[in-house]
Parts: sequence; C-alpha cells; structure tokens
Amino acid sequence: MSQYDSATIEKRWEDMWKKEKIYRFDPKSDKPVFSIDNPPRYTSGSLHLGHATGYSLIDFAARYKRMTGHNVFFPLCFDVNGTPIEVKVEKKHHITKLDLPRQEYRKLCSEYANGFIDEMTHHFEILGESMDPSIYYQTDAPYYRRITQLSFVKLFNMGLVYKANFPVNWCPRCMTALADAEVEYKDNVNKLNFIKFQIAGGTPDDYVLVATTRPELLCTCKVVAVHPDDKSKQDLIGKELITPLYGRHVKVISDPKVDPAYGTGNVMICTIGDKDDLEWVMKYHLEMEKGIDECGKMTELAGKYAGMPVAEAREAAIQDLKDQGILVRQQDNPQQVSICWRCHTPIEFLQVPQWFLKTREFRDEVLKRADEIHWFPEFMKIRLQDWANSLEWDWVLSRQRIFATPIPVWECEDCGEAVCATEAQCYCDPTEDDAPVGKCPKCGGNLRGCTDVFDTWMDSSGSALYNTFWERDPELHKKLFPMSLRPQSHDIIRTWAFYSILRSEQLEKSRPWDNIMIHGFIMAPDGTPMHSSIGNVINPIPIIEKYGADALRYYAATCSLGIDHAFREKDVIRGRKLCNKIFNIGQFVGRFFDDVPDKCDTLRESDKWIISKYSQTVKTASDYLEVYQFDKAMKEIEGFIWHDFADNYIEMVKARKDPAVKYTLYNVFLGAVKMMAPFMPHVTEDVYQEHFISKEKTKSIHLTAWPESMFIDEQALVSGDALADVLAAIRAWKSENKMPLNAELSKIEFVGEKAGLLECAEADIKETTKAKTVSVAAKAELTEEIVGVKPEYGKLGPAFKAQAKSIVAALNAADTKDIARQLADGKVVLNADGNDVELGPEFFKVEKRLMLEGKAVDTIQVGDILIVIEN
RNA sequence: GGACUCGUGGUCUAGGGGUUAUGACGUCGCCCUUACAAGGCGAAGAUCGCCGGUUCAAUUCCGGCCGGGUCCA
Repeated sequence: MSQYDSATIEKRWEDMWKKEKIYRFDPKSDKPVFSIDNPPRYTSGSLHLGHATGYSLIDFAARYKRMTGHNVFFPLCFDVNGTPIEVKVEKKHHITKLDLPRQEYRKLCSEYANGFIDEMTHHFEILGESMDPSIYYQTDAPYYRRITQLSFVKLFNMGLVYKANFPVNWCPRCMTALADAEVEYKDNVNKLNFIKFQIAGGTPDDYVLVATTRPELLCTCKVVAVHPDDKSKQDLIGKELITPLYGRHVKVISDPKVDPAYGTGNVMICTIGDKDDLEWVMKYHLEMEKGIDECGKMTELAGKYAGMPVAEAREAAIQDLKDQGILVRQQDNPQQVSICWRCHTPIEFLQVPQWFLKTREFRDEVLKRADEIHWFPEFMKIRLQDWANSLEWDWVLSRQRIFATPIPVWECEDCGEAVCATEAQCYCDPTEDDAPVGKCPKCGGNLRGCTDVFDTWMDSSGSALYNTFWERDPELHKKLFPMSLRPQSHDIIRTWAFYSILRSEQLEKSRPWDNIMIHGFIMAPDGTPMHSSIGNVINPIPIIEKYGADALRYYAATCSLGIDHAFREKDVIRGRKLCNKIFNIGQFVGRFFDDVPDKCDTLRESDKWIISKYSQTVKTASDYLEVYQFDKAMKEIEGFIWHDFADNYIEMVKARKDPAVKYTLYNVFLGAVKMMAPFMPHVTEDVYQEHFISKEKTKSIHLTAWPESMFIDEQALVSGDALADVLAAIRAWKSENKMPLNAELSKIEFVGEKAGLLECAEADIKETTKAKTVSVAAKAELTEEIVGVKPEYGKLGPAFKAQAKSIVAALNAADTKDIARQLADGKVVLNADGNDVELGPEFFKVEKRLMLEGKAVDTIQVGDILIVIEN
C-alpha cells in the first residue's frame, strides 16, 4: 500500500480510541491538571464548518497538554436549552407555547433536542476530537440544572436578586424578554410623521411641529426635547405643549442628545418607545407608563386604540391625525428596526416584571478578574472591558419561556412576596413542586410557583462551576477550580465570558479560569459571513469524507486566533498532501527500523545536523503551543518534517545502513510524528502503530510523552546548512543550464576556507549530484574579487544617526575597487558632508567572488564556498 | 455612529523599525532519482490599501482617509 487512505484508516483508529478509552480524565491522578471549560455544543443538529474548526483548535490544546504530562479535563458536553429549540419545535408541530401544557411542550423540546445528540457525538468522533465522555454533561439534565438553581438560591440569599418592572426587549410573538444579544437589526423604511403640538395657553396658530415614526405612542408622551444650542427654539424651553389626541400637558426641555437635524429637531419622549427614550427616562426620572402590552397590543392608556396591535393602532392614529389636520406631512424615513433573533418579529421595548441579578455593582471586580486572566489574543480583553464599562442596567435573568431551567421561586398571590427554594430542594420546578413553606410568610397568602425560566446564559455561565464539581465534591472542586482554559469565539465575550466571570466572582470570589483563548469565525470562501439565508453555508461532513478529518484539522491549524478566516479548500488539500507525505515517510524510513540502537556514539555530521534541527523545532513548536499559536507551531513542524527531514536528510542518507542512520531516522521521525499528533491524530496514530509500537509499547501515540530536544550542535548546524545550500545551488545551476536534475557531472570541487565543512559529506554529495569526482580544497589558485560593497544599515544607523544618510550616499558614490583596497587595510575613509569619517569593516556588507584562473569551468558562489563545476 | 480588528505576489497567508519580506495554492520549465507524480527541483511574479507625521531609517509606530469583518448603538 503506497497511498494514505483516510476513510479506512481514520475509522480504524477512532474505533480503537473509543474501545480503549484513550481520553480519560483521572480524578485520582497526581499529575498536574489541565482543565478546559469546553463550550457545550448547542443541539441544533447540523455541524457547521465553524464548529468543526473551533473544536479542532480546542482539541489541539487538549492533546498537547495530555502529551506534556497533564491530567486533561476535556468534557463532552451539549447545551440543550432555550428559545431556538422552542422555535424549531413550534415550527415542526405548528404550535405556540400557549397551545400545550408546559410539561408536554417541554417534552417535545427535549425529545427534539436529544434526538441530535448521538449524531453530534458522532460528528465529534469523526473529527478526531478527544473529548471525554466520562465527564459528559448536558445543560438540560437535572444534575446540571440543579447547579444553576443552587447558584441562584445562593445569589438570592445574598440579596443580589430582585424583581422589578423594567423596560426590556420584548418579542410579542415569542412572548418573552430578549437579551440584547438576541436582538437583531434590519434595514427598513417607514414614515416620519410631522405632527402639530399646540402650545398651552396660546392661540390655535401657536403650535410646534414634532416628527415621530410612532404616533401610536402619543399616549405615553411625557416630554418634548430640543437641542440646547438650537437658537430658534430657545423660547420654547420650559413651555408646555398639549399632546394631540390625548390633550395631555407636557414640558419642553433641552438635552444635548437631541439631533437638531433630524425631523424638526423636536423630539417627543415616550415611556417607552426605544432605548433612546430609556436613556431620557432614566435621566429625567420620568414616570413609566405601559402603552403596549406583552402581546404587542395597545393598553387602556391608548384610549380608542386599546386592544389593537401596534401596527394597526399606528395606522388608525395616523388616519385620525390626518382627519383632524394635525398631521402636516409625512416623509420616508430609513431606519434600523430591531427584530427577534429567531422569529424576526419586530420587537417592542416594554415594561414587564422581570427578575434581575445585580451586575453593575460588580463592574470593578469583574474588571479585576479579567486582568488576572491571560487573554489570547490580548486585545480581546478590550471587548470585555468596553462592555463592562458600558452596562446600563443589571442582567435580566428571567425569560417567559418553557424549555429552560425554571426559576426556583414562589410568589404570594396577595402581597407579591417572593419565597425562594431551599438549597436542598434543587432541582425543582415551582410550577409542579411545593414551596418550602405552605403560606406566604409575610401575609399568609397563597403561594404560586413562578412560571419564568432562566436566560440560558444563566446555565452556561455556570459551566466552570459545574465542571469543577462545585457543591458536589469539595475536594475535587479545590483541585480543579479555577479551570485552566476557557476556549470560545469572540461573539460571546459580552455574554458567556462576561457572565462566567461575574458569577465566579459572586459565588467564589475568584476568576473562573487562568486563560481564555478566543478564535474567530469561519467565513465563506469569498470572505463574507456564512448564512443559511444566503445559502453559502459549508457542510464539513463531505469535506471530511473527501479529504479526511486530519486534512480538515490542518486547515483549522492554519486559522490564527482572534481573527476571522475565509474557508480555504486549498489548505485542506495541502493537509491531505501532508498526511500522505507523513504516511509515505513512514513507509520508507520504517525499512531502517530493524536493530535500532538505544544509544549511538558514531553519529555523522549530517545526523548531528538533523538532530539539531529537530531539537530546535521541538523548542520553537512547544513555545508556540504554550501560547495557543497553533498556526505557527504547525508551520514549524510541517516545514521540519517535509523539508529538513524528508527532502534534505532522507535524500542525503538513503544509501546508508549503519547504526547511526537507523538511530537518527528512528528517533527524529518518532519525535516529529509525535509533534504532529495533536494536529493530525489519525495519520500519526497509524504511523505509530505501523512502525513504532513494537519498541515503544505505549498503546496509542496520544498517550506518549511530548518529545524533548535531543541536542543542538552548533557546528553541525553550520555545516549541514552549508551542505543543503550547496546542493540546492547545484540543482539550481543544472536547472538554469537546462540540464536534467540527474545529469552526470564529471567533477565538482569546493574551494575556500569553509569548504572543509563539506568534507564529511563527500559521498552524500556524489550521490545527490551525480558527480564522478568530488573534491574539497581549502585553497586554490584563487583570486578574490570584491564585486560590491553595501552599507550595513543596522550598524550604521545606531552609530551615526543623522550622519548615516550622507555616509551611505558617499559609499554609493565611491569606486568599489577603491573601497575594496581600503577594506583590505582594515578601514575605510569616506567623506560625508565635508567630514572624513573612518569606518571599520563591520559597517559593510561585502560581496565577493572567488575566481579560479584559466579554467573552463563554471563557478557558483555559495556563502564563503566557491563551487567549481566541470561538466 | 462608536469600539475593536484586518488590508502584504494572480489568490490566500506569515511577519512586525534596518530582512534577500514567510509559506501555501495557481502559472511556467525540468525530472517517473531504490517512500511519496496526491511527489521532487527550479523560475517568474509584491512600489506590503491611500495620504500625511515621528525617525538617520517605516511594510512595521502614530494620525487621517478608503475598503472588508465582528461586536455594540
């Protein structure tokens, strides 16, 4: 077999890993723990290319840490909660949450979401992810929801939870409050209506024009604002206006946030229309009124429009205003309308009773914890800081949905007193379970279970607590908390990362993790985002089938952290080629693996050279992996295996059979394959099982130790590099002379003081270049000719600063031969700006040519070595 | 509109004050050399988005602009 067959081979080793339980966290081990707060995969079904890439990046870290002697905690986990699943279930069954009893609705959601888990677990397996099923969790399970509730009970008892009427983003279709992150924006054009407001106490001709897109909200108009610098309106400030239709008296105030150029420059402020209104409401302590209800219909406040849906009320109000001559004109108004992220219904900004978790007062603590965490890349921390500093209100914890963790609270039907569950009660569902006390402790009224559920970030932001056995196993918790690494994408820094830090601070007075690694998005090949609505979403499964999971993982490795990457199929193709290369190197060097000595003191220069190169690679690759720079680590390792090891070293030593070459091939290749193992787990396992396991014994390469540097022999590095350069130069010379690469040469002579470096490789050179004779001469009848002298900017600049420019000019103007003569004497005098400047040889880069007189030969200069070729 | 981020050969990408500016894909030429033609070797191909500033020196640092992206208004 000479080709790497990814489909067969990957399956074989995936089965073995599963059967042998290769990836297991050991709670009893004394090894240092490396714990990963793995993002629980949302159970939406299909695997997105972004997931495949993101989880591969995490897997690189997990596998690397496992090989460096860590007890790795890397849970297989799923997020099974929330509105997206409800929306899908409602679509599938053509229902809304109001059509079914809660339990039945919940059951439908649970069946739907859980139906994906086997398939999604399989996706992780065929990607070669080393997640650990022995520490599996899913966020809808009672054992997980218990932790969510328990943490809430503690926060409640700490006085950090409160219920308040508060304006929230509200979707009238889903009948729920939405987090800011759940709000999307859509471009839209509506009408800006210019409406007359009479000035109180004036004549019918004394009016002010107010422009508004939402005349239906006139019923909650509290105040009209103008810009303080708006000269023409100065006399209005402090006056009262009368709202049309409702006849209410409202004051005119001045506020710098008003845009004088928009509409008429007069803004009607309602409680509540949008977020700008909210800002003014807070600033001027306006009384809040509810003009729109939870179903998106007008309330009693709207008078004759009460009960109408918002859009209908708007039309009716506009018609009435027109009929009464109050609506002067309309103009098109392009705007961005806020819509629900799932069902795309326009959202309202409504006052609804909601549960809040105090967040703003922890701003400084969160920022402090953020500083304790190492951010990769560092600049991502700025996003969290910006978010923390811009918080305008506390975290709205409640959602009026069903398929999520119930809020464990009962409320008094009479006085509204809230009774929280006891810690022992968790997990509980207040819509089914009894309150810890029979009657309201305050007034003796009946207690009714809260029907609200938690925002799903309440569940997911507790993952670091859940993973570290918080409130389950104090000893393990102490050992595991804080966790080592949170990996995630940058879109949820303001939610998942922020809330996780907040809750660790509130419950544990600690950071949740030591490190956070943030990757970007995978875009379509043209660099634009992938959206199912555009139809440019790429399914990774056919890619895995065509090229292999290792090839796709290679692509993932080329995606540097922190920035978005277009999908590049060519990188997957490159990955497949690399698999094939590694496989074939194994096929070839495996022939050398009989009688490999344990030690070797007869290493040749070329052996020492590749071992030194290898040792350097181990060091640089490890350094990159320590800081999650997988792209750079991969580049190092790939370059070493392909070019240094295969192209140069193997080509050089093909003909040898001595113990030294066996020793070198075996150890260097084993180490190189191990370095590649975190990235390409399948092909490396295959090579390991085929060629190494008989000596190494460990049952999987993924349980072996990360390679260590063997030695770095500076001398061997110099001579080996010289040899590689010389061979490359001879190849290039043949190519330029239109000769086949395997054309025979009658003689090659290396001349120069450093040519001695090549003495030890004469046989290799002969073999490689097809030269009949190869000789090395320290000296020959050579004339040394200086063909150019260039300034050494890096030395001249710091030494001469501003004068450097004129020195360079003088040097360029000077005669090369003259400079060469002077250099032979050890110093050069140049006239720069009328001053003679004396310069040593360190300031010059000299281009020399060594000439062999009177011979019909070709010469190539490589560094200090002259290659003389007799054809 | 704001914050952050990116703009480097035809395409994609690395780098980050003085380099011969990295590599991949593609193109062209040579080679079936005792693993690999899904390979090897070589060549051509880049005024490092534009305009200013700092500096002896800017692709790199700073500012502005233009153009992508993300998050937030």
